[in-house]
Amino acid sequence: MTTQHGSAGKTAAVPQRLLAEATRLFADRGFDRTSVQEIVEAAGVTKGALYHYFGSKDDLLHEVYARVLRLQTERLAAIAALEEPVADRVRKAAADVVVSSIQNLDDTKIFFRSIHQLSPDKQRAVRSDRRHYHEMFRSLIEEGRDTGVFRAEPVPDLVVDFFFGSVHHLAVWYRPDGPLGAEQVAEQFADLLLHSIRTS
Amino acid sequence: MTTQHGSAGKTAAVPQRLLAEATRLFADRGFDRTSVQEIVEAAGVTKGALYHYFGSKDDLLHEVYARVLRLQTERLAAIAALEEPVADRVRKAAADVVVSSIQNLDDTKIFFRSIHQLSPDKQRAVRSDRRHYHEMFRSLIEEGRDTGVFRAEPVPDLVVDFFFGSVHHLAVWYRPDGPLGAEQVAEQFADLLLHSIRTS
Amino acid sequence: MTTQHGSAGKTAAVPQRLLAEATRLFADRGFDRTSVQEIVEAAGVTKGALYHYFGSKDDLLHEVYARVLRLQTERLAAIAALEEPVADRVRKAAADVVVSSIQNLDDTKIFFRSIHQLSPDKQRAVRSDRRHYHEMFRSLIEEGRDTGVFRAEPVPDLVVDFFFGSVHHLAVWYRPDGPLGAEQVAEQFADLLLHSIRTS
Amino acid sequence: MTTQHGSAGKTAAVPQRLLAEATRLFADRGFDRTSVQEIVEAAGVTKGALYHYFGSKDDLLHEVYARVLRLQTERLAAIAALEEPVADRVRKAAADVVVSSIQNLDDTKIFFRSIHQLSPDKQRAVRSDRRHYHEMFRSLIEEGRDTGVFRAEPVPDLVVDFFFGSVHHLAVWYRPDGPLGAEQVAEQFADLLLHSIRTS
DNA sequence: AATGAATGAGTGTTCATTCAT
DNA sequence: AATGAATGAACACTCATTCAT
Repeated sequence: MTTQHGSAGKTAAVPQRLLAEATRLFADRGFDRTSVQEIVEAAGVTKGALYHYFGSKDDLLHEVYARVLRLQTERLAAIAALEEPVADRVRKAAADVVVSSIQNLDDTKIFFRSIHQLSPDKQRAVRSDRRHYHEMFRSLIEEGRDTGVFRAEPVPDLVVDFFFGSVHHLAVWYRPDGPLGAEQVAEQFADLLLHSIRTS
Repeated sequence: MTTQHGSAGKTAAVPQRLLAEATRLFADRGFDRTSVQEIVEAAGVTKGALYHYFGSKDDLLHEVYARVLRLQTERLAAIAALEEPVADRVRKAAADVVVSSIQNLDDTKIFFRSIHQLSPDKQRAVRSDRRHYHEMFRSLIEEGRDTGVFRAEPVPDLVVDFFFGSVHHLAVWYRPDGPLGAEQVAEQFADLLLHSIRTS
Repeated sequence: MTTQHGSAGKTAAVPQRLLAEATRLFADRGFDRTSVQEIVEAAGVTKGALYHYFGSKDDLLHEVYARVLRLQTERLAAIAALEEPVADRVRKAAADVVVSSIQNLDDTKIFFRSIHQLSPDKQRAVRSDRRHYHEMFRSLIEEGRDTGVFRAEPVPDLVVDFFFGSVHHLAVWYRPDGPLGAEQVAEQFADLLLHSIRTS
Repeated sequence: MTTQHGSAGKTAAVPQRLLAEATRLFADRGFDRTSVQEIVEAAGVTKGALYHYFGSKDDLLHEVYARVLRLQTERLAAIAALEEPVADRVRKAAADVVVSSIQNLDDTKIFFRSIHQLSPDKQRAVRSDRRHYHEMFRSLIEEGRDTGVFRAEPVPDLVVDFFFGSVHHLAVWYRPDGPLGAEQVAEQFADLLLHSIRTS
């Protein structure tokens, strides 16, 4: 239920190891198809240890979400706070979320595939955090629209849903060993977004 | 393939009923969280009946995919064959897939969430069909690029992945009882796509 | 429940075909591991046809036993009735049962492996027939013992059990494509039996 | 491997209890006709406990075979190593396997009736061990033949198959409450074997 | 901090048999 | 004489979780 931060054991601390292996396995075969036994074996501990640190399998998944949401919210907040033209900030935010989605491809896979497997209350918490993130991004679009930089037409909410569909979909098709590096994809996705919304 | 007992309407034939209930339940709670027991209870038959018509639970899911892929491929082929400027055909194709994705929202939900739960060989078959569809769409974009209507930069493959991320994501956020009708979303998604790729 | 003898269809009559395929399959994978579905598919008919001719899967197995017992009993009776020295009749009977067990190796396999899978009443019937056969053979041994040709010691019952264990075991080790033909094995088994019981 | 709770006797450790009950039930009604549920009920535990100790129902059967093969191989090796005339060693070995087959009648029943229900790889392992045992016995017969004590004619392999058919068949007819004790049967079987092969 | 034996409810699947046609 | 849809009970096996130690 709690996560230790003091480094203790020989290699990584037990809860961190469990979380890392769980993330890998959830991305690989999905939450429901990953057994607690597999997680503890991969982490080199026993079930008792897992249940000492985490209240349930569900908790483990929730931790993955919490970590990813925290990270992305922080990055977006930093970019939104820059003193730059709004179009530049939107471009940077869009590119940044693509890069971080690719760098944490396992988390991205889990994100859009496993929300429904969280318990209802945890699901609510995650969706609420996600909505907060969504609103931050929407605010940037609104700012651009209100200052005449972006077109009025597709309402900002729709634009955000449009773009984040593309971002989540990275987990489906992106291959680290493919022809495109994360930065290249990021630049082109940002380019597509900007073209799609800016006043012609 | 089906046995009707003279009466025309009311209760559909057993395999159709099973497939309909399975689709609803898979969309609702996911493939792994839907038990065969729940499906047969919803369809008002017994497990034996299900296994009389379908080889496995997996088969049922595969049928859902086959139906959706057949439908979308037919619609795209019809639009691609129209004698209209390529930009118009792309716009129509984009709008059409949004409309049909919203009209069959259950299938759309299942599509991007449950592929990984298909058996490897069925997964291969579905991905192959999907790739075929993707390539049809890509050909349209290529045609536009080669005729100077669309920009050269984001390669057509990337554009298709970008756009279909948005389409699949509809299943996550679209609400039939929300403010936007299917046609409105379709028009705006097509608009965003066209703006994002046409030569300025 | 009844067996047709009038040749009817194109190839063999349906019940005969069912019985033949069932025998092959029961020998191959055992009674419990052979499904009714497999039998009817092998025979090229449907379940309804099987249940038209046979009351149950059990019935099918019972027919196999009945056929084999009838055959062996007839052959033994014929040999026992010969007007020859008892030692010669025992030798012939022993050799003959070996030959017929090898010629009908599938039945032999089924015989000693699947009795316990018959319903209690059918099992009783088979055991009773088998006992009758055993007693016929035992009578020959007794005649030899009473006329001083065979030793008194191992009681005839034990001798019969000793020898028929060897015969049933043929199904376990005998290979039609092995080095020994049916007649060779028959001769040597008969030889072993005779040596084991005759007065030195 | 087992956890004893201080008290010495009464209830055996869980895996032993499971193995004992499984042996009894497999002998009683056959492997396929014994359900895992029946085994765990007889042992007074739940399915989970069984699968904690054994990988599968198949594993349980394999354990029975492993135990019986180990026991018989050890006994035969001990007898073969005695410094006695070969005829005496063969007689002792034959009598001994009869006694141990009767003393472990359940294992004997399972042995010749359920091999085919083992998974192919386990079956291979058991057959290989069995062949080893067979070859040890055959070596004794060969020694007797080469030293002129036994006849040349039925080749040793055939003699072994002949005799072990009789031994396995004990499971079919022997009754502990019948007129013959294990030692009596053993003596007479050994007597029959010796008479059947020794030089007259 | 951590073990591992054990639970109990649940899973997908099989199958002999029935019966209206 | 034969079909094939449908049943219902059983099957082997899995798994998140608990708890005494």
